[in-house]
Amino acid sequence: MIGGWEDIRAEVLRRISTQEWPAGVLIPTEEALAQEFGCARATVSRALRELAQAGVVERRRKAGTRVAVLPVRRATLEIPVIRQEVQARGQAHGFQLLRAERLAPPVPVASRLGLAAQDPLWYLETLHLADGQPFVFETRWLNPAILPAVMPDFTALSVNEWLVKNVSYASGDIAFSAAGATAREAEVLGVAAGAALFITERSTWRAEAAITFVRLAHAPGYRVQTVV
Amino acid sequence: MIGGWEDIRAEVLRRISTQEWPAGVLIPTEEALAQEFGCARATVSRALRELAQAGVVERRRKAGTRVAVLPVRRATLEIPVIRQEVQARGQAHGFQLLRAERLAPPVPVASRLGLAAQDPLWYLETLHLADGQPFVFETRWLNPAILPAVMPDFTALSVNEWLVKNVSYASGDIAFSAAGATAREAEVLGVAAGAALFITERSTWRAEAAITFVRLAHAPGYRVQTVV
DNA sequence: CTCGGCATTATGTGCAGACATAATATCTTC
DNA sequence: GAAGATATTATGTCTGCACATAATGCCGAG
Repeated sequence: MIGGWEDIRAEVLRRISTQEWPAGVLIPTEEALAQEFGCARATVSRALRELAQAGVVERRRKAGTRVAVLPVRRATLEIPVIRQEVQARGQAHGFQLLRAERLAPPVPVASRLGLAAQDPLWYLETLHLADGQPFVFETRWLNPAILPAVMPDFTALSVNEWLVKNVSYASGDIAFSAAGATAREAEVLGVAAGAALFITERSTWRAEAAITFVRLAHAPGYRVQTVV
Repeated sequence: MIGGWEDIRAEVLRRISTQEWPAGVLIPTEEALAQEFGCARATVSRALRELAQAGVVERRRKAGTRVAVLPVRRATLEIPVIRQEVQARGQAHGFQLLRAERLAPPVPVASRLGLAAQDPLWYLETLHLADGQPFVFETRWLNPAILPAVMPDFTALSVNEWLVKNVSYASGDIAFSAAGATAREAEVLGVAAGAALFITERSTWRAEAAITFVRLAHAPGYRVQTVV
């Protein structure tokens, strides 16, 4: 059967991709489309809202809906927990806590978390393994204020997973980049110094309070992939 | 004022992040929540649908809504056109078409596009500049079947932009990785061979027909960033 | 006890109507 | 003609109702 909001979304997308409605032009109002398709305005609204979320059209009150001039495609990436990512490849996950100490953070880290550089934070180095091979080297700065009185045993449960279980659904930002392996990264991952590594950096807050900053140096060959 | 779907979403998120509703448990039905918040079921439904899209809860008919056990965060990346990306930094965009010829694609490219390796494709090399400095080196394989009889003038309009204007809103996939600069990439970008480069690879289809495969080698320092 | 069909139930979608909101367009005044 | 007040209008949201859909879990036949 036809007429659902998904069909309407598909039809509108078709008219846009065939240039029937070229980039930049106003498309008919919800009411006009509802009449054309013989459905309620809410149904058209739902379809157009989804297209707006995908970046295909831009909507503004009173101004109407227009085809996006610059098709800024939005891709959604899934950011899984490392253990899960390893297991999804059919490999066994393991990890070693290489270092855990209190240190004053370097200035870039402190500023990114919005903390004074003198405040000592927990500094943790963890190496994650896939089938015993180095998979990703995690260096993490952790705000001690968010930890309970007794420090959890991070040799048994990875910091990552402790965090998602205990301070989950915080907000933050992620950045991806490439960098040559530092001496330490080369040593731990077993690659040559300067080898191209995929780097994920993530900082996390909860209600204005900084929680953690983590840098993941992935072993060579790592890719992050998604469909558009 | 309170009571909108965004407030309900926030309240549900609060109950989840404070473990009032721990991971894995069923939360009350839409109807129950609607009664509690004194609103219509559709309003609760809207809030929960958004949370499901964000990966915070999982919903199944009849089974109900439960807090996601493994918080697979979803981050949305914006994939702009290169010119726009350069201009957003306040820099001037320019580009040079370095090569344009018909070649049989190497096997990995052909297989990724689902074409026979013998079919010659267009092979295009473009260097994008930001304020005259190398910004990204684009190597592209283009299916000639989708081009018009007369080849567009890609020295005036970048291939990228010709594509988004003419075969926009196709589907495809994107992958990010890191790799050492090849000899050619090092030469064109003006970096040392083996320098760590951020690589974006993208293949595009339209209705089962392969359109293009493009590899972007970004100049050092490039980051892709988003909020969660 | 096991297997298969059926009733139950929470979500998914749709409709018609209403009011809120924001931005544009128009009108008024100087 | 320019600046500010006002009317208009398309989208944003909500309500209350209805039916569709897909699992679940119960129940009965074997």
